[in-house]
Amino acid sequence: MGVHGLWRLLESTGKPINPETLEGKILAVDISIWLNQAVKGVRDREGNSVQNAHLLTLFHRICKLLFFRIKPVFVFDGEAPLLKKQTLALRRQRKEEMSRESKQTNEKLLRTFLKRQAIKAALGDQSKEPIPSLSSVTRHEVDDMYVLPALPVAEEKNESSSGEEDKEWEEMVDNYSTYQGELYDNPNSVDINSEEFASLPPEMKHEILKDMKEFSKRRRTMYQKPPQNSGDFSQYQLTGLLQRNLLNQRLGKVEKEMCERSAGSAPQVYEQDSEQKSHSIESNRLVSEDHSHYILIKGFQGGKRRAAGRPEPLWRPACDEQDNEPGPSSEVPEPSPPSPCTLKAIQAAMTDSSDKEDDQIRNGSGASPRTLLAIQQALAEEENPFVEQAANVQISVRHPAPRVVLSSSDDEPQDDTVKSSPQENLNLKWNNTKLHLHEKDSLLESSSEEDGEEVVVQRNLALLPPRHERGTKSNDESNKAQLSVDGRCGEMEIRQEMEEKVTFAAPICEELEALESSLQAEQSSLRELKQQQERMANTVTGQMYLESQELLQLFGVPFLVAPMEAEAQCAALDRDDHTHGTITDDSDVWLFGGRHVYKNFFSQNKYVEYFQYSDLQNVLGLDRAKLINLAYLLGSDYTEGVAGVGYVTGMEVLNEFTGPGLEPLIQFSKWWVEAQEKKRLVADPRDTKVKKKLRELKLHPGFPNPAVAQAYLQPCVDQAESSFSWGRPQVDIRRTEETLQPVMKQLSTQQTQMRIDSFFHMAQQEKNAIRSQRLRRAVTCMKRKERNGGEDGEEGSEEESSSLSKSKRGKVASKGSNTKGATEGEREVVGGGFLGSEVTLEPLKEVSCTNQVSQLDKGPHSAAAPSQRDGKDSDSSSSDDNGGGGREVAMVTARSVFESSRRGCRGKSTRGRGNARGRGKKSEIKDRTFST
DNA sequence: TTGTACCAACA
DNA sequence: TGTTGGTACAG
Repeated sequence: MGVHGLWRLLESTGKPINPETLEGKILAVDISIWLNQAVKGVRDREGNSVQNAHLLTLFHRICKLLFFRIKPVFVFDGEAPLLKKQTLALRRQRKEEMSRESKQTNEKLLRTFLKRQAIKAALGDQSKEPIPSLSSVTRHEVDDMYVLPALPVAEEKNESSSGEEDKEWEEMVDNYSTYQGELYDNPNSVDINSEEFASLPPEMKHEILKDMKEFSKRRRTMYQKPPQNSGDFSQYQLTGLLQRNLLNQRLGKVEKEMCERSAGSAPQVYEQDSEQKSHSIESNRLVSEDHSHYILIKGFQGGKRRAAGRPEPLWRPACDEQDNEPGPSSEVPEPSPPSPCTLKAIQAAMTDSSDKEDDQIRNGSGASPRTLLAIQQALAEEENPFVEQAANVQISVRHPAPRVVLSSSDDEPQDDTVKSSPQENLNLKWNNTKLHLHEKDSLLESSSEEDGEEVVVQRNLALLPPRHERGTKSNDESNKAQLSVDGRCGEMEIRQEMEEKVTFAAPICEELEALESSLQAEQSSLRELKQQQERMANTVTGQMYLESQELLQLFGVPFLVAPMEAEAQCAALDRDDHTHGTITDDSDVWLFGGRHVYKNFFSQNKYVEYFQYSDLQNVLGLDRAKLINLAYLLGSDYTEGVAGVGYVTGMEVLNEFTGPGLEPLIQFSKWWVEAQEKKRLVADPRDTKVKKKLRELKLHPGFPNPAVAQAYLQPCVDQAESSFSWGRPQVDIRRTEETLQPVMKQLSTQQTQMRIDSFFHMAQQEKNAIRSQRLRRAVTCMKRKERNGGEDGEEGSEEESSSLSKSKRGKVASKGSNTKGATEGEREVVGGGFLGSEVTLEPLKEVSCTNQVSQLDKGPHSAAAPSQRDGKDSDSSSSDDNGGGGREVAMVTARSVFESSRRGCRGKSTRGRGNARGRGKKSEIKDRTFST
């Protein structure tokens, strides 16, 4: 994530570059963030996780890098530093607190509202109230008093609108009945894409989709005999699965819609001490809404597809969660797949998921059996709504029992049982389903029978054993489980039938209220658990790391695993001259001491931007200490930041309070504490405008925590001395030729043409201008103060030190030099980079001088970069020190190869700056001097 | 899911 | 003018 808003501050120092100019450069690439994004973020067009997304992403990016003949070094994250964990945990906690508070507020509001409505109803003016929204009223025969009114609308509209809604409602019920009829006659006759269907309330859509799914399942066994031929059978299976997958996706959308609606309209929790009136309203509402029982069940189902992308072995057997269809169900994969597996995975990843499915259907047995199985497995998993749900829930679904039974988990299942009565005007499908939920302490297995008669799912995701273990267990244990469940259900059926009559005859308020609260509690705890599990499940596993590393090996791309933060490692490599820079979008790299950063390299709608540390100093007067101090103010992975401070105010603080290292922040904190004390008396008239504003901020006690600076200045990095080497891709994968071909062609070109047009200054004047007045002022003042050699510069320039030992330092200085050793005031040349001091943070003595030094500094990448052919180096020429003439140069990119054509440029491209970066911009022609 | 960009509201 | 929170969107 980096420092909040730091890139915006730095944007004026960035130079858009043509990626072709990166040819031959050794660039570190932080891969970890992609892996996380690939797992958590990559979705297909329908919003589903994409399996092997990490390999897919990696593949494309490697190709892009190689196309431009960059020599990438991939850096994997190691363990997260404690400080980062703490900060992230704190942030998460805050977020949760915030949402809890807001939820509580909403509940209070709602309770108050309900009380008011109840009072109004009691006073007899209920008729004037608007009728509640459709989703909250499902029966007309209930007394007005039981109808939950909608949020207030203009009084005059009430009467007419309630009449209209009645009509609307009836229409929808009619629609639904029509659909029901059609569905029973011909499951395929219902057009779920029709406007008519879209106009139905989500609850109905949900039911219809569920029905259709049910039919789709049954069709195979009841109406259509499975083909005997194995190839045909695969097709047959896939067709069914795809269809259900589609329905599942639609269901998911409708569920989301319902969730959104219910979040706005339905009461969530009612505390035990609620007044009787609100109880009765809530209770009545439960009665009035005979959907309520299934809504609770839906709560469990909600987001069932979310976990589809959780880490799994690459390929797994289609055993336990299959729809008990015939197949090689006993196959158990090796825990760590050998290279061929990775190859297959890559191959699968190369194929667009939707194409993949289509192709395989078309080609029958065209795909490898394992691929087929993997797809089937993935689809089948989605297929079963209960597989991915929260832990400790046992669900038994039986057909065609005549009612829905729900029991909470607290005590004996029977005790909290409530029955729904079969709905008389709506003959709904779920009345043919019997559901039974209760908690189970040790659940290990899931099994399902899909002959239309019975589904039993038991699962404890929290204690989920590895899949292959589960696979073997299912075979011998799942029958037992069903039997025991059946026995229990049988007894309960009788008892519950008895209870049903009693339950409905007796006053229901209390029972419903108790049920509601216990279910509510259970639901929320389950939801929490589920979310936690999903979070856990969606982390990048070691398996994925290995797969990614294997892929890199296939491409002949070197990689290393950082002891901790990859960004810190990348920065260290840069400083040590092992690399020419870092490809990253994470601004933390600056705080770790990065020198050369290429941003947006993998972004499709942006130009690659090149930033260098010397420019941050020259243009903005920012050195590493100031950057770190900005992190304290703006917030980063290591520190929360100060609320109300953005990058402009942050710079103002740094201008207001000067000194080396943390001194400015210490001064700021001191001043602030005093200012708070004085504040009550009288504001200091001598305070600057800025200070007046700063008084109003809120600093955490202990600000600034020195551990933060420590973490940035002395990150745990690997200083091992090793040179990288790059091989030729040995990727022999079908269906990758299209992508790989241009890469291979590019790579096989022997000599690269020197490019005089390598560097671009596209509308730099416009871009480099600091537009904010306040920021301009702060920067100017700050730089002036520093040029005057003022109060804060006791150490010499780090550049000076680095220039002393330019030739050797790369290897020699870094050898054995450990970041730990640095102490305040000690000048340690860590890694031999030209940032000499890791701890002492000194101001710029002379801007132009240091700039020059830093250019010289990045000379030959001698031993550390053995394959650096020509010493071509952007650093000197890409600086702003040269006023060379310009000429029009076409911007050549590999856009067509690596960037999806279906994605248009976003709005930005039509705006000023985006336009300015378009093709055919001025480039600066530089005389290149080659240090070799 | 998360980060980023944009917009509107607010100070 | 800057910050913030909401929203939309893309990787």
